Formats: sequence, structure tokens, C-alpha cells
Amino acid sequence: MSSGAAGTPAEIPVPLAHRVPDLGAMELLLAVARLGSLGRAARELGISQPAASGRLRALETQLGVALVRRSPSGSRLTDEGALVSVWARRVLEAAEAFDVGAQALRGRRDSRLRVAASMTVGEYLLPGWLIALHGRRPGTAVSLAAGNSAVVAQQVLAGEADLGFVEGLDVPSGLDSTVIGRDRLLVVTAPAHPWARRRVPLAAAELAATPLILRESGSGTRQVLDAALAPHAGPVPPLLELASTTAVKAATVSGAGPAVLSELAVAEELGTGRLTAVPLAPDLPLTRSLRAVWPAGHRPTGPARDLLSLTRG
Amino acid sequence: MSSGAAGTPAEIPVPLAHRVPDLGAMELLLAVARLGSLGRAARELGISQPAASGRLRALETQLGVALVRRSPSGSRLTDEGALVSVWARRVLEAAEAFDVGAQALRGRRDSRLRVAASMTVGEYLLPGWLIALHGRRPGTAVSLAAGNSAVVAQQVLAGEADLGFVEGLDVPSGLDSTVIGRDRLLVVTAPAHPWARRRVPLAAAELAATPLILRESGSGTRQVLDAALAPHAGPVPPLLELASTTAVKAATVSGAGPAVLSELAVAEELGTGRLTAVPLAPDLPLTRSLRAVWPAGHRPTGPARDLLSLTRG
DNA sequence: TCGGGTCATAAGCTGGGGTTATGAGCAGTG
DNA sequence: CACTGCTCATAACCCCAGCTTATGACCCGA
Repeated sequence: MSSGAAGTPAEIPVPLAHRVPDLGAMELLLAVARLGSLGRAARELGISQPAASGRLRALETQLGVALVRRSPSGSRLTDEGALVSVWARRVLEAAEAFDVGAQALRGRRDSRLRVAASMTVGEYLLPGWLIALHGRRPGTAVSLAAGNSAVVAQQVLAGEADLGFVEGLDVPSGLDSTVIGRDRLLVVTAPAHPWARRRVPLAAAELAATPLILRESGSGTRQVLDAALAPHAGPVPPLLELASTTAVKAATVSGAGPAVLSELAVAEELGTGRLTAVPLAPDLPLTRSLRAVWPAGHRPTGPARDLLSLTRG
Repeated sequence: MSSGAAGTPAEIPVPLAHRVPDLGAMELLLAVARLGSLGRAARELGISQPAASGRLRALETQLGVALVRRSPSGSRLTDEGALVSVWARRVLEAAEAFDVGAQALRGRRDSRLRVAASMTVGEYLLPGWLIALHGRRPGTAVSLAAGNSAVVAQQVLAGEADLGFVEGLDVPSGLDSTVIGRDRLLVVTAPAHPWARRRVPLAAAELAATPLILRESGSGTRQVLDAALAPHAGPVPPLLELASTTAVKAATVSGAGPAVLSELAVAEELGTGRLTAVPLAPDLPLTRSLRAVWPAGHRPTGPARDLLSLTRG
């Protein structure tokens, strides 16, 4: 209630960006680690050797730790540097995924491979595939259009996309498809919620009777949930109905109540312990398939086929 | 048309940091998404509203995509913006992990919880635990010392650390311990390598006879491998012997040959398809346990107990 | 002892990102 | 209706982070 603006004073004083070195510094650290020399790292990044020297020193003072042992014959990471470089690599890998996604989103019309993807696939799976695709077929230019399953189907049918990715129970007509994965919906709570320690699986009837934090009606997630709970007196009116997955996650993390979300959407939070998954009884088949689709009869060829083959791991 | 791409001469890529918006911009985008207004996002980040406006505009021009639909009554993400914000969230989550790790590494002497961790744990597992710990016990100050298992054991015994994390087959004497996980070693190759498509499991004898890319003798990984292959005529001399896990990964990705690495170390690469795991026969038990350790008889209490309980999440 | 590699320091320039001040557009309200 | 309060955008100014080039100290191998 009261949308709590006044209640929280200053929970987030300093932005993360000010506490963490920037991507360039991390990239520099990894280059030094890989090449064994400040100068060579500088050359690779297209900056001068003094610039690299200064930047690295600034990085070390910011972190308060010596990261590199310098010597007239080169530079090697310290133990702490090795640790930091792994954390940095994580960040840069996520940034690389961001980059390929954004590049595809820019969507040049003359791209050799035009992909249309649903949000779920585009958000969580596609960047990884694009990185892998780039590794195998470096020249491939990809453009990406995002939308719900209906839009994707329409784009593929109209020939505006070579390959589409949709989620849902039904295959749009006029398209051939193959299942490339399965998206399971999870019931998640904040770690403090009683259900977080729950061992006995949650049954459909109980879930149906519990007010939940949900996406609005019409979202893919909501459809699957409604269908699964319909046999059990349907879902009770939601505790909160929010417009974005992000909002649902935020509300759940802050302890507002249990939510139902795609496992893809909450993988991070589960990993870091901000959310906990509740065990589900077998009568709760909260799952939908992810499909690749293409115009009926026209099996994907060339880059589309390459991408498709990547999606089966 | 036809300008640009074809002309690119050498392998001198623009640094990732120049192609990707900086962390501040990503943070801003997420704040706008969450708060629904540029001005409020600006306030949360401690900058002025025009600064946020300009930064966001710059972000959009850099990506070539409209991310936010502005209106006199607030701002909402476009579809593309929603996509980008998820990718950005990934980056920021990795950055947050970096931050908590780095903060612990700075190691103030008066920290309430002093942790000593082996490289493997410190690199891949500890940041997640620290984030979760911070979520549950926000006040806890953590300091982190990193080193090999012997160093960790010594620090815990000397009372310089409240809790230690080690990997290996044996428990250092004088310490009580509990197994918190299992680190499996994987045989990995570049996707182009013949073994990458292999279906028939790799047997110990075959692995023992194959030149591999390995860490130097004495590393934890190497010890486990040597022990496992000793019964099968020991490992053949390595193809390459490199000083860091990073170097081994780089050599493997570039196709130099198969490598043996911790599953924790290659999780990213497997996910993004840069490396492929080779199925192993049951006679290859390449596994070691990860243990939490503390002085014999002194069960962890307080924050140490909190952290320990998180490791079984 | 010379040449080629390492890294650090010094001095100077530039621009990205910040600031304040101001104005326009739209939504409620008395 | 005009007033108030929110939204966002533009303009003019400022500062310092991070770049550059020039130079020097150190170490190693030929």
C-alpha cells in the first residue's frame, strides 16, 4: 500500500557504476593477463603504453589491491589479480552478449540472416546463440526483430524474417517448426518467505488458491498459468498485476509474495540467492515449448540452418 | 552500399568497451524502466534530470534504436528497450558480483567475517554467496583472502580467518569441514574439434594417451587429473603447459587441442558455445569436493554460520 | 656496450558528462 | 480557466578523466 515512496530513505546511495571500474579497465586487465605486458595490451586496445599504465594504476588504487606484478621483463597477475580478472571476465562476457544483441537489433535491412524472436527467446537465449554463430560463421550479419509470437509468425510468413522463435502451446499455421527447448515456469519467493524453506511440493489446488504476483492477463506466462490452474477452480485474483517481468521480479524480491515466472527470467536471481524456487507437485505441468519456425516447406538453409543447429546445444 | 565491412583489413577489432554503452548508461536505463520517469531515475542515481535525458539520448543513438517512449506523463520502455534492459541487467549483475568480490578483497582488518578461499571458490562461487549474504544480513562486513588450500588451512588455523573454503581430496588436519559442493573436471574442446561431436564416451585409457592442454604441474586441477590417469599408464606429456586457467581456455578455444578444466571455469564458454564438453566414461571420476573448513571443535557461529548456510542453497 | 624490451613520469589537450537555468507540453483541480 | 505540478528537452557553461607525446630508468641478451 501507499506505494512506499516516503518510507525508504536512501537504500541505494552510490550508483553501482561508481563503485565498479568501467569496462575499458576490465578489458585492459584481461589483455594484460593474456599478453603478459602492459605495452602489448595497450597496443591491442589501440591506446598508448602510458595510458595503459595509468589506467591500470587507477584500477588498482580504486580496488585497493595490487593486481599486477610488473617487471622489466613483463607483467603477471598477482593472486588477487587472477581473482579479479575472472570476475571481470564475467562482466565482459555479459557485455559481449549485450553487444551482439544490440548489433542485431540495429537491424540493417541487407543482413544475410533476419531473425524474428519472441521476447523470452530474444532476452535470454539469442545473445548466446549469436555469439556462438559469430564464432563459427564470423561474416554473418544478423538483424533481429522482437515481438510476441503472433508478430513473429507474421514476419516469417511475410518473408521479412528467415527464421523465427516463438513460445507457446500452438504452432502458428503455415509454418513448420521444431522444438528447441522447454520453458518451465517456476513459483518463486523471496528467501524470507515461508515457502522458501518448503520441502513438501506445492500442489495445483494450493497454488490456485493463493494470491500471486503476476504479469497482466494476455502475457504468455499468464496464459500458461491460467490454463494449468483452470481445472482447479482457476487462479484466485492476483495479489499484484504488473506490466513487466522486471516489475514482478522486483516485487517478489522485496517480499511482496510468491510469483510465477519463467525459469529463464529468474536464473540469475536463483543463482545469486535473491529468489528461491518452490518445489512443485507433478500435477503442475507449468511448461511450454520454445520453437523455431519457418515457412512451411522451406527448410532453413545457409546461415538460418547454422543458427538453428546451434540451438540444440 | 557495400561500404565498410568488406574493407576491414586486419584483426584489429574495436575494443568492446567502445561498442558497448558504459555501466552508468545501463544503470540509468534500468532505473528508468523501474521508476517510469527520467527525472526520478536521475534523482535515484544522484544526477540531474538533464544529465539523464542527455545520457539516455546518447545511449539510443549509440545503439541506433529507440529504447524509451517519452511522454509528459512519464516514460515507458519500447519493446526493443525491454530487450536491451534485460541484456543490461545481465551485465550489471556481473558487475555487482565483481563489486562485492572486490570489496571483500580490499579486506579491512576489522571486518566481522573474515573468509579465506581457494581460487576456484573465490572466483566462481563466492561472489554469489556474498550477494546473497548481503541480502540477508546487510550489515555484514566481509574480508577475503585468496590462496591455495594450504594457505587457507593455515589462515583458518591461525585464527586469521573465521571460515575457509578449500578444494581437494584431503581435509587439512586440525580442521573440521563439511562438503559444500563437488567440482567436476571436464574434457573440453573447441566446437570444431572432432571430439566435439563425439557421442561415445571417452575412456580413461584414451584420455591418458592423448596430449592435452593443461595447467602446470602442481595445480589442483593437474593433481586430480594425474591421480585419475595414473592407473592407465599416467598422462602422456602435455601438448601445452600453461600457467593460468585463462591461458588454457584461450588455447583451447582457438583450437589447439583438448583441455581438462573445472566445470566451474568453463560454464560460460559451454553456455555460449565457445567450448564443448566431451562425454566421459564412468572410469573417469574426475571430481574433487569443495569443502568449508573451520578450526576443529569450533562450529561456525554468527555471520560465518550465515554464510555457511548459504552455500547449500 | 649497445639495442630492444620492460614500465613510469611529466606536461598538455580534448571531450564526455556533469551542472544550472529555462521553456514547452500535458494532466489534474478548484 | 488559470494555476500547479509533473513530464521531458534545449542551451550555455565547466571540469576532470583519460588520452596523447616525449622522455627516462631499469633489465636482459647479443
